[in-house]
Amino acid sequence: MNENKHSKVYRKIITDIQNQIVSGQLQLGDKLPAERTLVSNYNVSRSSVREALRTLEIIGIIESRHGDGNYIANNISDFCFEPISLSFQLQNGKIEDIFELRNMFEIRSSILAAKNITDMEKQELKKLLTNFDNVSSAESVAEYDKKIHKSIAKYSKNILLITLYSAVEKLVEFTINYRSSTVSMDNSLIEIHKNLCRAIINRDPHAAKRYAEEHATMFN
Amino acid sequence: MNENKHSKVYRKIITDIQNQIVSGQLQLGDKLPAERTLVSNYNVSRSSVREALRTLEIIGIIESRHGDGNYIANNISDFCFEPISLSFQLQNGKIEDIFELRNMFEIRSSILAAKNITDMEKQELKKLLTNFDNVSSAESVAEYDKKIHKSIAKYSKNILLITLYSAVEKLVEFTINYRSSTVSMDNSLIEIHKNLCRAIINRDPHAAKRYAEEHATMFN
DNA sequence: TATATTTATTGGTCTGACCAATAAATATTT
DNA sequence: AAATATTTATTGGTCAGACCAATAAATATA
Repeated sequence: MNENKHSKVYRKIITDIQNQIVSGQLQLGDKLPAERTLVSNYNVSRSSVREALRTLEIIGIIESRHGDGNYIANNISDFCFEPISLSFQLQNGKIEDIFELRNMFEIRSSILAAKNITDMEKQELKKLLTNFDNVSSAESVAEYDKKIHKSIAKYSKNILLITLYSAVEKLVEFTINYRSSTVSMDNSLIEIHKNLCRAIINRDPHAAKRYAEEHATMFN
Repeated sequence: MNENKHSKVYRKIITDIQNQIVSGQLQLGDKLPAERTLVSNYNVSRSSVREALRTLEIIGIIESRHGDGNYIANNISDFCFEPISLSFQLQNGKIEDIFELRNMFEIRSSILAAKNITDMEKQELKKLLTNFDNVSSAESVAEYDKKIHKSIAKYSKNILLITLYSAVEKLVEFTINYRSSTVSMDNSLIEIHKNLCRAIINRDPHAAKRYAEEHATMFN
């Protein structure tokens, strides 16, 4: 009974800070008490406090700013990237694996978005669509593509999907060079994006799935 | 230029150990040098060494055994569970989100397995199938179900999928109570499993997809 | 009022100490 | 000789206190 998760001091601190976030005592962007304050609060050594903070940092939950303080991260969607990236490298994953997962996430999030999108989000998506034609350069087109799919993922309302998709998307960025991508944003691709967005706006999961799958085939 | 990832000592150590694993100098299950040895190897303090080890531990890359040593983890597929679980809780994710993701992974891995399964793995899967009928109790049936889908994920050969599916599966375990699950392993469910496995063995991705989707609907 | 300087606070790192768990070596018992 | 109990060295876990380095707030200066 000694393999207790909480038998180690730094574990307790991690759990406690985590609970404070879950319970709302600590909001996103909030500044944590200074390390030396935590030391006296928890009645532990600074080593233990820092070991806890480090793990929270690498997971992406907090951000340490030298001379300033430790902050609860704002971009909560960046969670898990580092561990996933590490894991992927350590297991010698293939680049195709990443794209496969990305496609899977984009298709599923399109379906879910078509089911769960709110009226306000519809307006947002429409606005994104109208701005589409103003994009010209290859880079900004890629950025735009990313923006749309990120929004769609958000509309899915599935926290886990959003988190993992975000991590995978970041993996793509760190693994390949977007600029050297051979995929050009030609008319057919633009058309698919528009169709996909319209399907979501019309709350048509079936059509959304079809267009998302069509979209996916263009990246294979 | 000071936001350098490697400007902090513990970052360097993490990266170095990571590289040693990637390069094969450190194998799974290997014992790391003692902390005090690492201190003299890297010419840093024990605090820094330990901060690095802690992050590697929480990610799941190493395992610390008091009085014994630090070991490279064996069950590499358990990577990322902790961060993902934390992230999920912190964002107040819904349980349905987890099931949705699990279904998505199981469908996709079925398709990929049907494409990428090897002859040796076919034998393995066949063997799993023949053992199917010997399972009786609800618990062991649930375990069996898990085993099959884990194998299928493995056959997909997609490292990222395997890793993330494993994490999601573990999330399911920690979130719900299998025993209280209302899903009984009745004949129709067994039939679907058999069909699914046969489709994979026959290298029929289309059929595999159909059965996997059918299987997914039974858990909604 | 705007800018430069100082100061206090805070994170980053180091040293060295002691406790606690474990495995290996040793002594004891059977 | 083999099994068991005990001791010992090694190793991770925690603590205390010190100093460096970056930052922000307070203060002084232009």
